[in-house]
Amino acid sequence: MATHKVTSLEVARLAGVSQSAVSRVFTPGASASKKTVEKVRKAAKELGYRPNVLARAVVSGKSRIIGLVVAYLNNQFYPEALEKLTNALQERGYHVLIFMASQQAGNIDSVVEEILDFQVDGIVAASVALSSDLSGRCRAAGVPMVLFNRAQDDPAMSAVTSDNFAGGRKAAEFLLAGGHKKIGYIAGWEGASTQRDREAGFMAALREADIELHARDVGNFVTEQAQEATRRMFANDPPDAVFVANDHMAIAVMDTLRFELSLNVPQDVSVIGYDDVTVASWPAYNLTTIRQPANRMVAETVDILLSKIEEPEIGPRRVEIDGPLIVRGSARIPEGWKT
Amino acid sequence: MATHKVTSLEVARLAGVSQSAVSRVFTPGASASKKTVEKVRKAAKELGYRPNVLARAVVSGKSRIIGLVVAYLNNQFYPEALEKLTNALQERGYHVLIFMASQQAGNIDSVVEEILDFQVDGIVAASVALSSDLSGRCRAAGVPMVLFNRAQDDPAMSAVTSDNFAGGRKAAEFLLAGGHKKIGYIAGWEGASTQRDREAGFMAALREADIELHARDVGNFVTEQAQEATRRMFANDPPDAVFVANDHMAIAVMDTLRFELSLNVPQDVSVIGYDDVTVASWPAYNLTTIRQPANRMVAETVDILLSKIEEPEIGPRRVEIDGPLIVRGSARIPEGWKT
DNA sequence: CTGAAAGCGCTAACAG
DNA sequence: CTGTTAGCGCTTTCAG
Repeated sequence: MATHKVTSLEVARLAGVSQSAVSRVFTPGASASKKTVEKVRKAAKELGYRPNVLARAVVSGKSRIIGLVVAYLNNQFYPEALEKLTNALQERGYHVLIFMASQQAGNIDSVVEEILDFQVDGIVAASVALSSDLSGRCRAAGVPMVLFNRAQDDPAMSAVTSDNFAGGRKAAEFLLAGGHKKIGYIAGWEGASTQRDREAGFMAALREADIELHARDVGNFVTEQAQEATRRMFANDPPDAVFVANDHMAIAVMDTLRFELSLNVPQDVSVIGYDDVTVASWPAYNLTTIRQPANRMVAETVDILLSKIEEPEIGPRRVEIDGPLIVRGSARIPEGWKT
Repeated sequence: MATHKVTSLEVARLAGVSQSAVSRVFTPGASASKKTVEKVRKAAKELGYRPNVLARAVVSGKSRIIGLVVAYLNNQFYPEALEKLTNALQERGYHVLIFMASQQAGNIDSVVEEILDFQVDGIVAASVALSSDLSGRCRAAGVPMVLFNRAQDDPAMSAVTSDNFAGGRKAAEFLLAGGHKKIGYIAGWEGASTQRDREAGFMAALREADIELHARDVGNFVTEQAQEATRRMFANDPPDAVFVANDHMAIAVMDTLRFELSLNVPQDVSVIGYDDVTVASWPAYNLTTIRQPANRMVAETVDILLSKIEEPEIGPRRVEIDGPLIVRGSARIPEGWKT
């Protein structure tokens, strides 16, 4: 077994063919005679040769690397999605270079620059917003990008989300059907499209029912801030139901309600979340929530990205995937509610 | 703004210098006069030039890419570690190429081969075991590897873990001090060194106290299997305390105990986990557990890996980091237990 | 189908 | 310090 990097040239010599013949044998699209293939494969195995994908990328202009920007992994939805995304891309012969975009605002722009340095074939930006000229740079560089779980006003940008407006609406309808009148909302980070759309859908349904929002506070998608928001909201004239912008916060809200404020869920107050992360189904929470279909969202993301890679002239695509309301025990179930 | 890939040559022409001058300006170690640097930077900015790191990698032999193999992300410990690891490496100028090693056994070997194809400068293998000849291939390729949260018999392999033996022991001592006599153990996947060491430490302490293990079952680090193990273990002659090989399973065990078997924790049965993941501290679980210090584990992993990259002749290093017992409410607290 | 030859974009001696 | 000259390992025309 060789102790240094084996090159195609060495394989060529051992196989008694030209270096380009070796290249062809290892290049999916290329043609070589059975005989050549055989000789080359044998020599390659003997030397332990494997093509250098970086060199290949330099000359071909295709790296088969996808850059993934992700802001945080503490919201369970993201590790789940990341795992699925990586697997899906691996299956199609791509690999994922991961970049954490720390909370810093400007940071994200420099992160994308770094990604571009790797000649990635595409970029997936999960739950982050980019400055509009950044999208410009990517387009200029000919690198397609798709937003995952976040939309952007820029209509030239492809994006995959769940149907957040419809989801927010479903939450409201369930609460209203349950007879709740004093309904509160705990918002996520207000810069997020997901937050905005969920709230908009929720409010639209309340408005149609002629119910005013009883209370509103902001949790910024952060555990501690959701707890504080809960305390403030229940300090006086508490609501009898709350819709929380995602499960990650909803869990914190439930804990605060039960263990700090000694309220019963759902007897004293109904709670609905958004995402349907794994914890939501654990009996300790048993959280009623709107499911974000991670599988389909990932599949769409991959589809869009790869088709843009293969046909660059293709236009942007925005997909909103509908997710069902998952009825569990954290919110009062309306009489005769059809399952 | 250019609409195609800008090369160093174009920058050179615009700046009126040679192409190598441009290269030097963008190469950390190299030297260039103030004047040249200025001219080049200006031209580069004007054209939107950034060096192609792949081409650089091909010629320099250093990709500044670290391959990360990870088996699953549903155990919360891993996303946390992944995030910290990525950040730590990013800070030191490295980037992470991520590979999911599906459950398949042979799979992992082929995954490592793929990683090697990218000329990575190093590999971090999180919670996976490799065939011994795989480590050979990496060494032959001159690519250092360190195991994260898993040790291997092969003494030539660097590894970072918590002190699992000591941790298991601490769990036992706490339970024994609490006066428990019928103590059970729910094991993780028995191929994992973490599982083996935790159990060994746990058993050693029981033996010293002349207490026999009351019951043992296997949960394989999987939620559903942990639930089944719990059901079996409590079907008849149930224990009054259980040590569970990690938090991920311990949560499932607690849920099963409380909601399925209607047992109170810790009144009827004490539960101790291992990891101290975020959920463990949530009031709904309030799980007593052994902390794995993810920050320090990651820091050590990065240190070892980078020093091996910089000085390849350096020997393997194995680090076991001690983690404290975090006393919460899921296990009876012995009288006068020193906090 | 095959080999020779020309590069991909960049770094790294090497003289000056 | 700078430009010239070789490559890195590979893909891709181009004749044959």
